Amino acid sequence: MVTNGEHLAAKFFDRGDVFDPDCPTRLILDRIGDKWTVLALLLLSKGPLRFTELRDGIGRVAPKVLTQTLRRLERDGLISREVFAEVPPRVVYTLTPMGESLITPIRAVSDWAEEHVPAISAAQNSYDLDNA
Amino acid sequence: MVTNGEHLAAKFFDRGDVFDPDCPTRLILDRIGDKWTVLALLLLSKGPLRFTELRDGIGRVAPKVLTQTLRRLERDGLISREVFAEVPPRVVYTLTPMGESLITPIRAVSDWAEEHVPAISAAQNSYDLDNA
DNA sequence: CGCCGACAGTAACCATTGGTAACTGGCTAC
DNA sequence: GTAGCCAGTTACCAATGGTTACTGTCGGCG
Repeated sequence: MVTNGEHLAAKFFDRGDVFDPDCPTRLILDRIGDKWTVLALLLLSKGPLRFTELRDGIGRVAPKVLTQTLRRLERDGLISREVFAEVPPRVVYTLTPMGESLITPIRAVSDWAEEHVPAISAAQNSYDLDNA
Repeated sequence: MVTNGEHLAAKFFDRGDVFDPDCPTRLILDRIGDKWTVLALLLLSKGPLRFTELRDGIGRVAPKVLTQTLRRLERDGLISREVFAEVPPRVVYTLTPMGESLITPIRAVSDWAEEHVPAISAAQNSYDLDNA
């Protein structure tokens, strides 16, 4: 009988351990799911960019938050950060090969999202009507 | 010359508007990126589940938070919620066709995450060493 | 008869995080 | 000499996520 999580996970997915609460995969999924991470990576997928280019390309992101996002991505080895000792300062962000390998999956998700905007809006409207 | 976000977006991506800050696509991406959403959807991809089955399958998720997640998914039309007037109560969650269409993209992402756990851990360690 | 437990959640509360507005520092162009 | 550029940082606040405890209904057990 399947009554607990371990059984469920074992039954349905033995190819990985996303469903183990102590698995680091969760942390990575969280990172990828981050609000700005996906946007930043997609922007960088076409070539290196500077801080302000990313900032403007994303739009309405506070510099502090963008810095956090980029630092995390750098720490995870998905982007590299190159500082030029010039004035005004220049910092260029580039996807690493690992970062590039993530582009295909996340583009699939973002494409899906774009495609389904109307359907989801419709679903939300009818849900809100029913629960008025 | 490409110096601002509008130009960047126009140059690189004319197939969508993820890069328009006012685009609803962002909201959807946020939803998909939610910590528990992906786990819940992947669990449901193998068949309908009850509340506690989801709860146990995910592990360490507070009921309140799971409820929020499931309500949002229901509102977005990705899952359906069926209540049986029994005692003890029974509530079954099922993927809608639209929900099913999201499985392939998010599985791609979660597969990527599982594959790259070691590489990312390594990157983090060396980053932390360099910035000790 | 009275109590316990199962299920699917709420309610009240607290901690962490995300986000905003304002400021830094070095240099250069006006 | 002062205003502005870039790439941030600091101090602060609101919102969100998370934890613990509780609810309601009924069947089964003692």
